[in-house]
Amino acid sequence: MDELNYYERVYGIVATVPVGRVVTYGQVARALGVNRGARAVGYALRALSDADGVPWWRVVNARGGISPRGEGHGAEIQREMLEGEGVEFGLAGTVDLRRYRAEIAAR
DNA sequence: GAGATGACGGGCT
DNA sequence: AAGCCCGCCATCT
Repeated sequence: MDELNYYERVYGIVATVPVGRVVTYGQVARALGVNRGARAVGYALRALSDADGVPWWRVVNARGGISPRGEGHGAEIQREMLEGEGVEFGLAGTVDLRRYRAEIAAR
């Protein structure tokens, strides 16, 4: 049950991200109290289901870019979703974190 | 229970 | 500036 609890914790954080804003994996990890757990956050999102209602597409890496995944075109979909919310991507395929990064509270 | 994996991050070459 | 390597964390095999 603890494992499911961890996922739930990550989802809870991601759910607080407003529309048109993004957060980094490391940021979410910090909110959980795990300063170096960015990787684990990515793992949690990997197991996320489409029907969970969690805005996973608002989570990007420290550079403001979308991390490539093994299978599926989720990365492309993520970009489309963000652009649909008004988030603009630079030429490098990254967003300006100074402008779109949302501040999240610890859980 | 031990070793390998990965939607990351930071540091070094 | 770009790329490579090592370290962290929770989960999977």
